[in-house]
Amino acid sequence: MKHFPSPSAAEIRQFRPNQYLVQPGETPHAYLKLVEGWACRFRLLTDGRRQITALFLPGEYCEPQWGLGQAPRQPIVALTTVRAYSEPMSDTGASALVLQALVTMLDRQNEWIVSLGRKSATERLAGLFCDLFDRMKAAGLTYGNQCAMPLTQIDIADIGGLTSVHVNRVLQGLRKHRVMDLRSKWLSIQNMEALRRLALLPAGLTQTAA
Amino acid sequence: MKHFPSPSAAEIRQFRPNQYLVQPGETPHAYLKLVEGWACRFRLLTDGRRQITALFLPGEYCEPQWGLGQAPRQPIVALTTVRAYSEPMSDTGASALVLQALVTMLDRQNEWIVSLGRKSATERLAGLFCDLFDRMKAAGLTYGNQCAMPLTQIDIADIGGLTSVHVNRVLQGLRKHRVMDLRSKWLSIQNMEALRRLALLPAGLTQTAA
DNA sequence: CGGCGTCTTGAAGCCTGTCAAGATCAGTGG
DNA sequence: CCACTGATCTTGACAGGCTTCAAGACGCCG
Repeated sequence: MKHFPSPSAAEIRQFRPNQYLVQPGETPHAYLKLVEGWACRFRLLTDGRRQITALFLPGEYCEPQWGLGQAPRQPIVALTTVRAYSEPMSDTGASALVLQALVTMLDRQNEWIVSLGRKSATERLAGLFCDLFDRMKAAGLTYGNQCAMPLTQIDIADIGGLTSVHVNRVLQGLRKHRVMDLRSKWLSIQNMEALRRLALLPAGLTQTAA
Repeated sequence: MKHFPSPSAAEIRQFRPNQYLVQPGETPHAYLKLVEGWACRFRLLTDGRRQITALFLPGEYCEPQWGLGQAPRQPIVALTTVRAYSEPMSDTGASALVLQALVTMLDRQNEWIVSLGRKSATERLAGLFCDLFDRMKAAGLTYGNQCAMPLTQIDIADIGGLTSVHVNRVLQGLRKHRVMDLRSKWLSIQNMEALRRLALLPAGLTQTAA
C-alpha cells in the first residue's frame, strides 16, 4: 500500500481479494475508480447476516458521494484482484462525471429496493444478471453473450437477500430451462429475451444470436 | 424559510390525497420541498405489486437529484393533503442543502436495502418507525414520544415488502408487548429502547420517560 | 495428498403469503 | 341523526417459497 511517490497524487493502487479498499469512517482523499476487478460495499449485522449494498465493476466510481463531504458508512472490499485509479478531488466541487455516477447509483439502489421488496428469487437474480451483463458490456468486457462473473453463490445470496442454498437451486432452474448458465465464475446467457422477461424488464434490444 | 418575495416563481402548491405531485418523464422546473403533509415515490409492477421506494415528510426535499438533470423515473403521490414549496433551481448548480438531501437519501436507501434483504418483518417495521419518528422530530412535529403517522397498513406493507395482513399481525405484537402503539394514524412509542433494539440499531440516546 | 472453501442435494420447518369473511371506521346524503 | 357505502382493519385456516440443517462431492492450492 505505498503511495505518493510523486507530488501529483495520480496513482494506481492494487488490492487483493478480500482486502478492504476503504473502511467506515476513513476520510477519503480521492475518488476511487476501478480499472480492473470487482469490489462490493456491504453491511454486516451483529449476528452475522450480511447484505451487499453495491457492486463496483471495472470503469465505475466507488462511492461518488465522497465528493460531497460524506465519509464512508460501509466498508468496501475487493472481490477479485483489483486495480483502482485514485482521482484527486477538486476543491471546486464534484465533476459532472461524478455527479452522473451518483445519480446512476441512486437509480440502481431504487430498482434494487423494488426487487428485494416485491420480486421472487428468480426475478431478482434474473434482474441482477441482466444488470451486471449490461455493465460489463459498457466496460467492453463481454464476448457475445458471455462475460466473467467473479461472484460465489454466497456473494450472490448476500446481494439478493437469499441463502446460498436457494441461489444454487434458482441457478439450476435457469440452467435447465436454457436461459443462462453460470458456472466456474463465467456467465453465458443463452436466451436474453427470456432472461429479461423473467426479470420483469421491458423487451430487450440487446444483441441475440438468433 | 421563505424567500423570493418577488413575482418570480416562488410558490406554494397544494395537493389532495392520492394526487400526483409528479409523474415519470415530466421535466421538473423546480425543487419541491414539502411544507406540510406526506408524499411517497413508488413503483408498480405489471401484475399490481407495488413497492414504495421513498417517503417524503414535512420539511424534506422531494427528489433532489432533479437538480442534476435527472428526470423523475417513478411517480410521486400525496399520501395526505400536501402543501409544497416550489424552489426555483439555480443554473449555477445544486445548492449545498440540496446535495446534502441527496446524500441523506442515498444513505437511507442503503439502509433500506439491508432491511429488505436481511431483516425480519418485525425488525423492518421497528426500524421504519424509528426512522420516521426521528424525521418527524426533526420537523418539530413530535409530542413526547408520539407523532402523527398517516400511513395505512397497506402503505406500510408496500414500504416493507410485506402484505397488509402480516403488517397487521406485527403491529399487534408490538402493541401487546408495550413497545409501540399505532392506531388511527397516530404513533405512540411506549418503549423506545426496546424499539431500537428490535430494529437492530445501536442503543438510542433519544428521550425516554423512565 | 490433505485441507478448506464452495457447490450440490435432500428432508424438514417456519415465516410470510393467500384466501376469505366479518368488524370497524369515515365520509355522504337523506 | 341515521342509513348507506367503500376503504381499512382484524381474524382464522391453509399454502408455499425460502430457510435451516446436514452431509457428501467437487475443486483448488500448498
